[in-house]
Amino acid sequence: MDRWEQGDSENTGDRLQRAMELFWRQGYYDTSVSDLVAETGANRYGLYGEYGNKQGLFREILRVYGREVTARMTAVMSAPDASLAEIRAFFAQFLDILETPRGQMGCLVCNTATEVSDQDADIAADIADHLASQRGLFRAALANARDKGEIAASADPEILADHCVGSLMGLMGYARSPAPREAVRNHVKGILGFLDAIARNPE
Amino acid sequence: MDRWEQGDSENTGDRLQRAMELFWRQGYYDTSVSDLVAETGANRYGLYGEYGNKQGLFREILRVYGREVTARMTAVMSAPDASLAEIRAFFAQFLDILETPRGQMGCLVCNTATEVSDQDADIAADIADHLASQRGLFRAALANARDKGEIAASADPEILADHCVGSLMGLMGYARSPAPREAVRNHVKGILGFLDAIARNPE
DNA sequence: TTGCCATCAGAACGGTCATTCTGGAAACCG
DNA sequence: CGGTTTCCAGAATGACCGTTCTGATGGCAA
Repeated sequence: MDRWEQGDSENTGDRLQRAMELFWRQGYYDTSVSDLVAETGANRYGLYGEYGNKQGLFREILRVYGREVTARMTAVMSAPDASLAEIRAFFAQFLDILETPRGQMGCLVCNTATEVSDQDADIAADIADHLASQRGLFRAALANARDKGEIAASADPEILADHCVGSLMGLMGYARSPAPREAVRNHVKGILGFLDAIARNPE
Repeated sequence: MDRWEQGDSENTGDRLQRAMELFWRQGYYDTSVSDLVAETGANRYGLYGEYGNKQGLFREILRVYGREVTARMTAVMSAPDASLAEIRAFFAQFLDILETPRGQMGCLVCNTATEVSDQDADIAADIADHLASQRGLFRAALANARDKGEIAASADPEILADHCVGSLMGLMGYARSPAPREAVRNHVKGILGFLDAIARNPE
């Protein structure tokens, strides 16, 4: 019973976790099946039996990423009454993450969006789903913020939500780039400043 | 005299242009030397004589990109007295580009930053240079804007410049992603809204 | 014409890719 | 214990990778 879903290590899905880290760090094309086998200790043949092929494994890992990483990061924004403060807290937490090794890795979804979404329609659809769901969280929180009068009644949650998604992608791309950490921190500050600015003028 | 720099087509560097497009569209790893030879009609052996290897060609193409693409896009911001209006115009022009096929390709520098900068120190250094020079343009224009009183005297051009670079990376990543074009346009609007917001409160 | 050098297209090279096969060990069941 | 099924490690496969070599071609000087 040494399969992918139920590894012999402490927690369930340990192999998927390690495969996820590999894809996250190295990208889809530059992570070979041999890399995955070597890193996770899994069986090469069994991998194909469970996921069909490399693409199938990767798509499963995108699901794991959404469940384990994205969901954890966005937890603060997921409350039904989340509003501007929660969006602010969401972005502010990257100031801490930037100090850790993960602060250099960016985001698997964002990395994949630029690397493969143009060459693989299936993966592109997965990425589009992730982005849409992220957008939905921002939109709901922004709508709440408007209803509470935290931002101007004339502010458009749709536009602002897309702007938040774009800002997040920029932050993740910048974080993965070789730019100085100070610059990335400043970008976070800029995003927080923008949120403060739309809160300062509720009309 | 059918070399890379002086192709037989109308304009000089036509081969480098087409090679650039290939790298731009497909990424560094997913563009093979055979692709490049087939697309440009160049000689395989001569390519190695001129650039050493695939990496050398790519680094030369990064230089071409900075000279031909980036320089053209940032021309409006390059005047010594450029300030907030020029930054605004720089971002606004993406609203037009998004309607063209190039609007789906993102930016070669941003794509490369997430794809390879972690795996290749030489290319990472090139990318860092590109980002720093982009940042310099923003910083100079923002300093002008502050000196002219267009933005608050307390505003920090260093922080804002980094925020502009991050916003640009987000815009390019979002543009390359499978997200709806409307969403990307909204992100541009958000950036423009931010620029208007810091102009509205010069204190 | 003859010799020379640059340049060419395409084959060849060793290596790695994703994927599949195979022979045997391990586990289960009566 | 024997028989059956499951699963595994590693080899095999054919394709493609970046890179190098080879032998032919074409212009040019004398």
